[in-house]
Amino acid sequence: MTSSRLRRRKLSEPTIARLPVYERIVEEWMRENRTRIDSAQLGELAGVTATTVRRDLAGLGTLGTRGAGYDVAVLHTCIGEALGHDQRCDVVVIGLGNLGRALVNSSNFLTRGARLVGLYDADPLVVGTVIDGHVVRAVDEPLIAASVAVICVPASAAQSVADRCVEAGIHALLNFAPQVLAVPLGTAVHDVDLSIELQVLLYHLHNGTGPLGGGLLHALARGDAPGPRMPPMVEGPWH
Amino acid sequence: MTSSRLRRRKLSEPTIARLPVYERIVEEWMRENRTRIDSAQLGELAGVTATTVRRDLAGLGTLGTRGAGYDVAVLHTCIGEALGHDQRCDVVVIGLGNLGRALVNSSNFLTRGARLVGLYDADPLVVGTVIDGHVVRAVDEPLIAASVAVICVPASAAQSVADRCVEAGIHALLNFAPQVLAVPLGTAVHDVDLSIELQVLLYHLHNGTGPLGGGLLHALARGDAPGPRMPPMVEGPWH
DNA sequence: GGATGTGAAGTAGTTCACAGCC
DNA sequence: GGCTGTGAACTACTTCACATCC
Repeated sequence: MTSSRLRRRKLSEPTIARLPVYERIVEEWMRENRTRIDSAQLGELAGVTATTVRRDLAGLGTLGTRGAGYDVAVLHTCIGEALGHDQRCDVVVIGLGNLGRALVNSSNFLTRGARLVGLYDADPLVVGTVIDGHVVRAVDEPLIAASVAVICVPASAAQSVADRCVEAGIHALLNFAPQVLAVPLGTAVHDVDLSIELQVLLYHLHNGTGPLGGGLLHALARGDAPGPRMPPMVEGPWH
Repeated sequence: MTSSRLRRRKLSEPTIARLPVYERIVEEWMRENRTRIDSAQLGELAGVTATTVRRDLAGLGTLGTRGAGYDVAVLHTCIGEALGHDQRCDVVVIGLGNLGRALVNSSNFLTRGARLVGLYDADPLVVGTVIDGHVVRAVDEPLIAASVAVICVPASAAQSVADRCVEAGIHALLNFAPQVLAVPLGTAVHDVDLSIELQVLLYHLHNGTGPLGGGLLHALARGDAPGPRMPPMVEGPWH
């Protein structure tokens, strides 16, 4: 049901990172059977300005109705298409410690286009167990074909796991290990460091700057879209 | 040992998000007993250009030596000071499912200034157990005084937990629940959505754009901002 | 009337290029 | 010679302001 009003402009990186946020909000509204939403409402919920919402969505095509906002179902469809949810993408998760399990069990992670096709771990006690309907294989078994590997092993094991992924033809790695990975050209590594999020929050706490200081702010993970225009600093309660 | 060469300029959001990355690399070099590093090496390891590294570090003061790069120990000290690691910050973690446990057990999360002072969970089977040396308390017990709360509960419980944090005087929340939180002015919410990282990777896979398509890329986040941006953050080591 | 979509302006961040110092 | 630190140029993103359309 690709609408003719669809446009496939190149989207900016910050926009791409916000689309999943809009998507989640839109899905929530669909569950509540609301049918329309406007840019001000969406922006409020996503922690960005209404203008930013409109610009982001305009990049996907002419989705709204002037004077009446956006149809929630249309938004859902178009955001999903933009993010490639209509195409499925096979994912393996390597390392089933707490973080790996958290991701596999999360209702938000391996969904929307991503499909779990394999689990791997080094621990003999974990290998052979079933998690989320998948038998955990030994990490030294050949890796199944997949588009993306999610690496949740300890830093010390991360490089060898990455090497094995590359050998197996997996050229997109989502790396949760706090370890720099060396990979050949043509392989993409996307590093995720959860501790950074806390560090950034601490920086602002100690300096009384940034997202704190004034308002209800939902700074975005990644990249962190500076939310609604930074309000003038107000002395903060944290200190 | 605050050097006189220290400057305390206001740092940009992307810079702040990159400092923890530099810090981790510098710590690795210290463990290997290397004493000097230059901006090209640091940039290579962090996935940013040498110029960006120099600009980021120049924001902290005049730390380098022309012609000879940076002293690893100086860098470690100054980055730590900039991030406020010399001041300690009390943190509670609420919700000890897999994600909460992963964070508490991580050698990278609750370190460098952040100090764990309390654990809370709703599950009677978990309450009373000891994790990382801390007894897990019931989530309906009064919250201990802290500066930051890390929320790792299911989305459905997130809002009520946030309310309790605010009541308890905790005004900085790191929210891992995929749920928009309403909080009063003066409270900062920093949302972290792990699924976004995968979504962004999928977008680039399907579109052949961005960090893929050509090279060894360590996109930054945060965003990434913007890092990420990441452009803002689209890449950081486990970010 | 009311909210979208967008040119224009403004702001923030990165990269270039080189002066300055070791 | 080599590498830092930084003005200047450039690029990217956001915000303003308003024409446009329902």
